[in-house]
Amino acid sequence: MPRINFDLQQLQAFVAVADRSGFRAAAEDLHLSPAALSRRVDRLEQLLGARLFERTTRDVRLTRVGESFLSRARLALDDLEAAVLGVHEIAARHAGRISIACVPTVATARMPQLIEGFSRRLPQVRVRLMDGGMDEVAAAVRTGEADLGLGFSGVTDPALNFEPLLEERYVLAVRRDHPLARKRSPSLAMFAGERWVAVARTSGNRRLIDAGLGSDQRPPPAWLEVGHVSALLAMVEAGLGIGLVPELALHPRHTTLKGLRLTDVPLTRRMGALTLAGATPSPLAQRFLAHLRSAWREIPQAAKAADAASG
DNA sequence: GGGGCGTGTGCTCTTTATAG
DNA sequence: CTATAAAGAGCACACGCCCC
Repeated sequence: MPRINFDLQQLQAFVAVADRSGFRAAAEDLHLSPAALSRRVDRLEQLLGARLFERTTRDVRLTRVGESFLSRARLALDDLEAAVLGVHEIAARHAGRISIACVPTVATARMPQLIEGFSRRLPQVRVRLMDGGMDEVAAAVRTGEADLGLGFSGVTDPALNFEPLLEERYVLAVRRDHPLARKRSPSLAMFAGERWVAVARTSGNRRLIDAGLGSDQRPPPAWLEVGHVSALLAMVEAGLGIGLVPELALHPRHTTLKGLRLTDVPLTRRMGALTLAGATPSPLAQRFLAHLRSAWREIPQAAKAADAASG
């Protein structure tokens, strides 16, 4: 086995370049000259015997090797930082760091309040939020890059535990000025002739919709396909059509859009927490989970209240 | 083709580690 | 403590790429 003899600075240099996608910006962060940084990364690459970045003068991107090394490097740095913070009385002051991966819907609709509440109790804790598709969330938890994941059920990875916390309806996003927006019991049939917008087939949301609905319950083919729910909502807002979205994605008090619960499309998804199977979550992750459980217990009531107010 | 921006490298000075 | 070697950093500049 080759003797591994690289140092922390090289690791930090590598992570900084990856984060900033370039040497110049990373060098500024590290208070180094670009030349010095270039040499550090170079030395690291020599020690590893592999190129970590493909670089031209315009473009710096991770190689495959670099990509897999990045998550390990982060872990190592985080571990070390945690150890150092530990010396500085982690337990006493609840200092530390938590990384949470979550799907974009949750990131925008719920994370601000969740983090606010969590941080009020543990102000010393630094939080890193990674939002991405369901696959990315699962991967982040699996590799340990995230202490905890928030997403929906349906991931069949034996390495992951899924704790369901909340059942969420899919609703039809329409503009408030849509002629049918005030119907008492809206159904899919009423909207059959509309222009439909959908998220791409690769999206976890889309897979859930396609798998969860029978052929007679499925909305008509979409004329417009977008990558993410946020884009779908923007399209609906612009009057380009209507589409199914998870209820969380649509704030009950949204000024221009409204979510209609279709009586004949009883589609739901289960939101919950992803953790690594067979491993005890870090103390901070456990605190966040506890916070999550109590915060999300209130959401069904809130949704009902919103229904009563708008219905 | 020239200017701007960014990475790579040769050279040199400084700092750090090691042996005596 | 001193002499020496090795490593690290910065300057200046070469080179490549993009945009006008």
